[in-house]
Amino acid sequence: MNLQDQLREHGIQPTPQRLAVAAYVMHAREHPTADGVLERVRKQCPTVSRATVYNTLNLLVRKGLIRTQVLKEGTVVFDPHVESHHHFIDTDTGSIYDIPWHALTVSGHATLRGFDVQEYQVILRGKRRAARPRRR
Amino acid sequence: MNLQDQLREHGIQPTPQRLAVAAYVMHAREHPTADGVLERVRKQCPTVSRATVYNTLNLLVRKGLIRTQVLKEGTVVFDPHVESHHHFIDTDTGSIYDIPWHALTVSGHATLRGFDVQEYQVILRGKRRAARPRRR
DNA sequence: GTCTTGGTTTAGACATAGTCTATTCACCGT
DNA sequence: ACGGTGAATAGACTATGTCTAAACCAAGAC
Ligand SMILES: [Mn+2]
Ligand SMILES: [Mn+2]
Ligand SMILES: [Zn+2]
Ligand SMILES: [Zn+2]
Repeated sequence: MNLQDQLREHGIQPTPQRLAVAAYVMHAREHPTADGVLERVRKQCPTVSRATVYNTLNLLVRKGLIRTQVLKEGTVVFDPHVESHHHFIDTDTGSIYDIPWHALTVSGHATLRGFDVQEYQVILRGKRRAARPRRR
Repeated sequence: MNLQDQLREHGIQPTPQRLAVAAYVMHAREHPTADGVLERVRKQCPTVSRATVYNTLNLLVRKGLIRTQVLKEGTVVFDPHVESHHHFIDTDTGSIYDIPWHALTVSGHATLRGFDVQEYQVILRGKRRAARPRRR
């Protein structure tokens, strides 16, 4: 299915600006900030305003197509991966990596007295290790 | 040991303003923001400036007496609990609760390929359940 | 007692993230 | 063409945080 139909299915009128924002943020792997999205989208659509980018991102969040994550100081980041998963943050570069849900197991959260846990995730910090080159 | 000596031990000249900030933030349970600390400290020391509060909080962090946590949108919060622990965030009120390290166990983090994990914590979200009244 | 000096405090300028408002614009149905 | 609806835009506005330059203060030297 193309992006235009995907937006319509979620009750969003597809406009050129919204398509440009959605095309980028829904496939971004880098957990961009709103101003990061603005910067990137302006390369395709140089007249787009900051307000439109913020409006569109908030709309995509309300409609469940993307979600926000609180992972960086001072700003929220956007994540097209809406299912539960964990995050690793490189303390040198600030880069954020997705960790699949099933890579980690958390035990004990169901028995916390006085807390009705609705969701959780593990935030890991450290340094990205150079991937060992694969022998071919 | 009193607070004045504790600051001196960490190489911090104890001034009235610094003592007022430290006295509050080092015993705060609510994970206050910088402006929350300012508001509270001004009740004791009404002439203290915003710059001094920010300077002092950053100094206490550099010296390892408190730490920052990225748990709230748009602002960092301060935490006198410097050892590893987890956090529960009430999605209704925004209140942040400490969860002791040993209340939860995370497995799998040691075997993540390509990631050198130096620290981690679990962030849980949900609703605080009314504590069942204790029979006396 | 006055002078000097280094560290501290202060007000305000500045930068960035984010929201809101009023105006303009684009697409429609008539 | 005209009118109405929703979207886009520029810019004002708020909040968090940093930075700078000036005022302040406590000690020590004379
Ligand atoms: Mn969907
Ligand atoms: Mn210590
Ligand atoms: Zn993610
Ligand atoms: Zn804490």
